[in-house]
Amino acid sequence: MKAILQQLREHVGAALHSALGEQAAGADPEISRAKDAKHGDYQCNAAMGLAKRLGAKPREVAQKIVEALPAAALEMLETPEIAGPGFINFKIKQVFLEASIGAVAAADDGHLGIDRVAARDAQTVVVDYSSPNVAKEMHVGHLRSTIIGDTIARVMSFQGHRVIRQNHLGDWGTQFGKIILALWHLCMGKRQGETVADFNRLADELSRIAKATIDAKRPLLQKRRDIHQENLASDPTGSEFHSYLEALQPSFEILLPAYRYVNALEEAAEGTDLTVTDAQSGETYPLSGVSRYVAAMLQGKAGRDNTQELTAWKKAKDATLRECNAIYRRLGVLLTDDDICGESFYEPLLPGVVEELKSALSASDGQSGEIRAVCRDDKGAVCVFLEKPDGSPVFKGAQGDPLPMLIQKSDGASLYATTDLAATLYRTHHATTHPYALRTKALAETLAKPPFNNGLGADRVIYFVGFPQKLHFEMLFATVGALGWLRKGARTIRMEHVSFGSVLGEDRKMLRTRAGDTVKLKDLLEEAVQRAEALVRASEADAEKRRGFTEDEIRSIAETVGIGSVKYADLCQNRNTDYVFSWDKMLALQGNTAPYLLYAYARIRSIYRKGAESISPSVDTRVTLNHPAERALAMKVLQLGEIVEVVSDNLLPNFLCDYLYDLAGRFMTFYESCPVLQADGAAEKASRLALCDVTARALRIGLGLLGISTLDRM
RNA sequence: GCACCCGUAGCUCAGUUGGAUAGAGCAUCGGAUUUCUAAUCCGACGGUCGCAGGUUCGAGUCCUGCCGGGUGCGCCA
Repeated sequence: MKAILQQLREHVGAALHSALGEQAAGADPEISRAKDAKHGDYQCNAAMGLAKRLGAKPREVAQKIVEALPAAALEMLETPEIAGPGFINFKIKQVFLEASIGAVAAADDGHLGIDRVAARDAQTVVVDYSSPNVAKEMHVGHLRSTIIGDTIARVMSFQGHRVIRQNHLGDWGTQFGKIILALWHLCMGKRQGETVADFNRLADELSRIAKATIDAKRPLLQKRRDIHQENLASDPTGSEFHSYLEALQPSFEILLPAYRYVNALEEAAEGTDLTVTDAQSGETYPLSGVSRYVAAMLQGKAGRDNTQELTAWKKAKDATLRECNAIYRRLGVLLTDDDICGESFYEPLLPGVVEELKSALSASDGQSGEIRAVCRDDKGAVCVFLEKPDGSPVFKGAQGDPLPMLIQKSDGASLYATTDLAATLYRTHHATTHPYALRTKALAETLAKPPFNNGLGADRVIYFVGFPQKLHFEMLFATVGALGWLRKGARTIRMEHVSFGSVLGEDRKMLRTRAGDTVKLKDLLEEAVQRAEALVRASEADAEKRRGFTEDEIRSIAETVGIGSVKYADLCQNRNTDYVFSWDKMLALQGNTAPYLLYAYARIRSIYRKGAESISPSVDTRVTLNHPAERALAMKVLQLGEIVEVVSDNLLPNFLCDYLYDLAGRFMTFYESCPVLQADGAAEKASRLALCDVTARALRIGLGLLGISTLDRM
């Protein structure tokens, strides 16, 4: 069924054309929902602007538009009113609303009668979100990306687009040296009798002395260095490490303390002259830079066999995925291992990407578009400089100097910009719909083979990454734009960085634990569920409120309310602003919260339970809307599709939340003033039950798009 | 220094193709329960939309300058 808004757009569009001729051709009919109910349901604001263009009086133009409305429009509308400077106010006819909501009630399609996009309009949308890092626990910083991204993925799937989720796992980079080293220390520590707790303690101790004078911290560092050297010598071929890894079932419990230890050790060793010597290669490197050396080995840059490093890397990655998946499951997000496409995935493409940029962005080359990109070496690093048509830099550094995007370090290592370029290539390229004229043959060949298989062919790529990375994405998009990668026939591939503010504590600073650490997502979710459980138990302890839930029910309600509250609190706020985290606000039963919406849903379900015996299975879906509360509710239910469309365009889930809050509010008003089970006669009862049913479906679908499940009782 | 984001009621926030009298929740005050979940509903109070200009028939929204807060600015991601 076509949305009312869309029908009005078409009718008024036709009227514009027939009333004002070619002069109004292509003019936007400017239809919107009326903000104030006394102006009707929808309004057209096009007359004022057109009058200006045509040199006519706005109210007269409005009158012409109204007179030219096609017959079909008059079937759905009361006589339109012209108001103020030239607004046209539309009120939907009651019979039309009744027929529409009746059709929705009858259409048990799980989609509330909302059309999917036509096959030719269906897009391939790559949604890049969550992106945790290996060997790091997910914290509140990952929350927004994960749930906003998940919501948008759900919204676009609902519309009928082909959504490809991508979890750009941070699994390749300098920090991997540290992770591998951490595992190695764990292995070697066993022999010294060093436990996980010891590493934790050492990490604390080392961070404490990190800023002390070199002399003051030397004894401990020297001791750790000697142990390190001794361990290296005792397992020169790494065979002991190898068997340790083979048997290892890695977990964060052991990995994180050791990782902290490596971090703290290298930081504390910074500025000292302590070194270790590799027993096998004979190479000597600073104690503060062992991990860099290990990272180079992992990436195969040390010219040595790196299977051992790869094994360690794989183990750390597996442990991380187990941890993340547990959180994803609890959070109810769609991400699975199938969506993992981390940095390491793009590794085979990286050399080719650098080559491609070097040759495609040579200074003499013609590029289309406003901004041109120039790729050249600078201080040994491969850089892309973005320039305006007049040759001035688009991005400037602190001294006003041109700021490049680095795609290769002077030591030959690639950076995250390189990975992002490769990812863009993979995501947008397609063998038939969007083949690139790549200059680098090897790159084209690699891209054509598994696992890349010529790419995903995206029409739209959306990155859910925090605001601080804005500059990076501007550079990335400018670069791929200049390369011509985004031109797809007559269209341009839409690349969007969906950024969001930080999660703040009640002190308006970045949310931290009392000890000053970042808040782990795992702990946050657990606390939310516990608080929700306390609320349920408190209400169960009250004789008047008691519903007699079993223990299982209490836990299940707490889980849904707790997790739903955390997600909703985040989603209902405009993502551009920082948001102040407040347990009391998100778990409140009044206001724009998950519990309020869930409560509205539970009330509807309760009516069904109470009235179950009298509800006939032969669906009588004739709906009458005689009471203002019934009309207001029905109108809102019919507008879900319009909101979904808005959200898929502006990528602001709070619009959907506002819709649901308004919908639930209208239901509450209806509930107070319109008895359902004690309605006046069988027809009215059936009509109100149908209205309850479509409301419940709208709530369930809407909350479902936010990744929040509903409860029949609470 | 430059760039980007934010500044709306006492507090937390909506307000996105520029549209009519700027909206919620909390807090404060006053009402509603013989009825389907009162964890609710109805009402009152509360605003120089940071400041100053400009564009426009019309500006919280667009432009310019300023003030205040945040973030970022070459080999980390």
